[in-house]
Amino acid sequence: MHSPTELAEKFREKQLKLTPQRQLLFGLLHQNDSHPSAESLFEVASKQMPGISLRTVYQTLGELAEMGELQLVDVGTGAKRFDPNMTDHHHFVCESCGAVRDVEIAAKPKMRGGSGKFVISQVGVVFHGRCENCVPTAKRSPAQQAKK
Amino acid sequence: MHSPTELAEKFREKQLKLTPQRQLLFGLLHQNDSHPSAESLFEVASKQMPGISLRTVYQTLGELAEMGELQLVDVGTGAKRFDPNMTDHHHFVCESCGAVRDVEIAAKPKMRGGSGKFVISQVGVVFHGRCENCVPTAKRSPAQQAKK
DNA sequence: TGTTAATTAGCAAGGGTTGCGAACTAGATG
DNA sequence: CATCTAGTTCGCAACCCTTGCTAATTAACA
Ligand SMILES: [Mn+2]
Ligand SMILES: [Mn+2]
Ligand SMILES: [Zn+2]
Ligand SMILES: [Zn+2]
Repeated sequence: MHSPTELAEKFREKQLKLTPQRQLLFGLLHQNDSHPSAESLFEVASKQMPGISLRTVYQTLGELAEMGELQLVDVGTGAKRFDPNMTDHHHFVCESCGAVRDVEIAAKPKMRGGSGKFVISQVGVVFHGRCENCVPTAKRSPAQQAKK
Repeated sequence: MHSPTELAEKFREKQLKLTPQRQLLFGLLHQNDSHPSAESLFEVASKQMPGISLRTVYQTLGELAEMGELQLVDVGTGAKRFDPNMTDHHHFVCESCGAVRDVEIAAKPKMRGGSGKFVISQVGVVFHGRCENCVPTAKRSPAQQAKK
């Protein structure tokens, strides 16, 4: 995702208004690698701007996604996650606390057995497991980070 | 998934009743590689057993999944898909018609960069694209198979 | 400062799934 | 075959996540 300033630029060009809500969300998403859900973003946003609506969060996230500024990641834990990291990477999901981490890929997976029958436009790889805070040996209670 | 007969056996052992609904579903799922959703299975089942409830379909699918007889596949298209194929394989999703196909894996993906911090219990790979019925060159309308 | 198109926020509604409970039944027992 | 009962089914309400709709609000610009 581009920086808040660059996003502001882009929005203006498309005659989209630079509202306080959008500016706040731009800031919250910038370099955010926590893969927040709309709901969790909403909670954080609400602290800085009480009264902001969940609807607006969804709306803004949707716009940014459409503009190719962030990707929607569905890791199968209910709510979709939003990821400003548009580089080619995959995800690890802690099945205990729900945390989502980036997994860099060494080499692009190659299609095998498809023999040219399909047209692949996107490959999503999701690793499910337990993060370091949640491996059984670690007794501490799972950090319920970014769960909802 | 085991054969309907073997499943009947397993169910009896666990003092689970061998109801007509379950028998029907065992049969419909056996060697079914269409990755049906609960809803689509329900539709097919309803033809052979009018009156069967969607609730029962969900229930039975849940039981089979718990018994390790089938896996739930979430390909991010809304409803979860159910897959009696328990071998290690991945999935291709046609973004036009929603069809889900198996993709055999030549080699298991290796974790890299994780450096032993995580414990991986499952890896899901989903290829999104267009199936042979839906590639742009093919003018025929997308077969809306197994969509819902 | 006024105008207006874009945006917001709230609420209803939608799709998918699960909890609950009353009615029903497979299977065991005599 | 009649009885019994734990397990099952089914319908409905409720749940979560997300989107449609719309009246009220506001950023942007003349
Ligand atoms: Mn990511
Ligand atoms: Mn499969
Ligand atoms: Zn964790
Ligand atoms: Zn297709």
